[in-house]
Amino acid sequence: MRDAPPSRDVLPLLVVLTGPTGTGKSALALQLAEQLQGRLPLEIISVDSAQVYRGMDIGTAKPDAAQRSRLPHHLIDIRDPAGSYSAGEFVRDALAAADEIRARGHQPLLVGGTMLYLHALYEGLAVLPQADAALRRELDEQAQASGWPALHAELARLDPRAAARIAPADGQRIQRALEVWRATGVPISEWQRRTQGARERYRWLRFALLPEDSPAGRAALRARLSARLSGMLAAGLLQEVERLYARGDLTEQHASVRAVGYRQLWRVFSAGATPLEAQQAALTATAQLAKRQLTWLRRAPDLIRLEACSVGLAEAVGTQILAAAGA
RNA sequence: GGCUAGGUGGCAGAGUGGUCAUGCAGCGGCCUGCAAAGCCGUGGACGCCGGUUCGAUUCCGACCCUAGCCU
Repeated sequence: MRDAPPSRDVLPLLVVLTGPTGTGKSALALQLAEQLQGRLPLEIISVDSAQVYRGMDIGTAKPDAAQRSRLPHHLIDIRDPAGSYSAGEFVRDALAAADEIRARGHQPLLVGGTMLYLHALYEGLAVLPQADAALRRELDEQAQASGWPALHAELARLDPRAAARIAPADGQRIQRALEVWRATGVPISEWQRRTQGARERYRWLRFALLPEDSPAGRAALRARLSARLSGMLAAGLLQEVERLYARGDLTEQHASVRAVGYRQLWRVFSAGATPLEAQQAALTATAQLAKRQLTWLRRAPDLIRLEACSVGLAEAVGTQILAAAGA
């Protein structure tokens, strides 16, 4: 489906709009779509590991039905909360969606703050086997019995290169490395030698919405996050979490339940936390998420940095997109 | 006014006559299929004044403050 383009100038354009949570990415995307209407019809590809889950609407700040009917959104509501999604699947799905959108003569706009997904898409991911539930269960049991440091030691024997890069307590990565070894008999570090990214196959316009990098800027972001969380609660977030809890088949082991906000409010039902405690914990978790996203963004290459919440953003960004697309 | 208990870093909370509590938050970072995840690193304190001591957050005294009880 993705045919090799004849020359560099004709490489298809991919526009990215990212930034930490609560900086107004979605709102800006909607403004852009409106502004470019008629000239360059946009379609959104969500870059968001939580919005993929159905029934998790309020807490993920998912665009509502009205917004989605006006502006097509992709990769939202594609999983049940009991399921899982991954960076590899995202790369495949996002590229497929981009091709479809372009085939319609529309412009893909990737919007979201899941930095690993963006990184995987741009810089590439090694061709690795997918997660294997049975192997993971087996490894979890071993970790339970002997601890991750012991499995890290095992990894050090099988794949010293990988072990050197992974902390002895980093269960998630140790598990993945051993999983790949057991599934393929080839060290993950060997697989990771060569990666294939989409970086060279497209022209990119990568915008990042950033809060002012100062104590004041951080305080402002936190205040916005706090207000947004209060709004979510007022809009029924606790009830949304209760609905998930009431299903009875979800646990804190599920990626969906570990999402910021959901994990903390979950404890109101599972552990008798008070709503106020949960709210405070959720706010903290959200701020920590923003911080981690900022850490990615400090290093990310080829970013056009925009000041979050500044005026005239949509016009400025829209102009740049048009210029790039028109060329 | 008296008695008792207590005052430890932003918060919680141990402890000791002379290296380090710890947890949370904060701050910095890492990141190849759970990433809104997972992990690593890190500054900062002993209410105040005096005494004892080679040395006091720790022992002694006064004072201040807090909580409870009593009058």
